[in-house]
Amino acid sequence: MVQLYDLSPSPKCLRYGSYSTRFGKILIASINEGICFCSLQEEQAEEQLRQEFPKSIFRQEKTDWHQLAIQYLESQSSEQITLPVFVNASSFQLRVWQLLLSIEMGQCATYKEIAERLGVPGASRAVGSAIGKNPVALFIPCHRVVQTGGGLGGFRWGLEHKKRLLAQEALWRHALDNN
DNA sequence: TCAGTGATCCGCG
DNA sequence: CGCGGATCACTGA
Repeated sequence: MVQLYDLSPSPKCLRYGSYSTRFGKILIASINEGICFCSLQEEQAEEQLRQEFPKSIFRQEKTDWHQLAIQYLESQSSEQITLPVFVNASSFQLRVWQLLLSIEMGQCATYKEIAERLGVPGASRAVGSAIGKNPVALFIPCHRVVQTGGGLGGFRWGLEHKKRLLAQEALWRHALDNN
């Protein structure tokens, strides 16, 4: 499972690396205590990293936290792995992201449902912007949230990736259910 | 403070 | 469909 921790003040030094996973090529960045960033867009990933942490310096270097994160992604039953993830969040964002962690693979929720579950039924739009700022793609599964009408909604890491991930996860879930 | 901006939703024509 | 109004957290000035 993913454990969320508060990331502040902003970290001095980040280590990052690119990896191939069953979800495609990704970039993961970590601090000493855990991971803090994950992008699906290899071309823009480094620039996104810089934008997310404007005051930090970066070293291209693989770490044990990266390895654990990869294990987490590749394992079928990721419940047995505890992965610390550090985020800078407002209290509202934290509540939203925490809720996303409970959506299982192959499942979907809508922006509206999330808002209702938080007890703020009118806040579906605010939920959308909160989800849009998720700094760790895949680990906080923001791709599993779609529009009420059946539309995809948006995706910070490229709409094509969202479409692909949802299709893949639906297949995997189907395979799992047959066992 | 406050106006503007969203990865929204709903109703209306 | 397309449009406007409702709605709410966040941001920048």
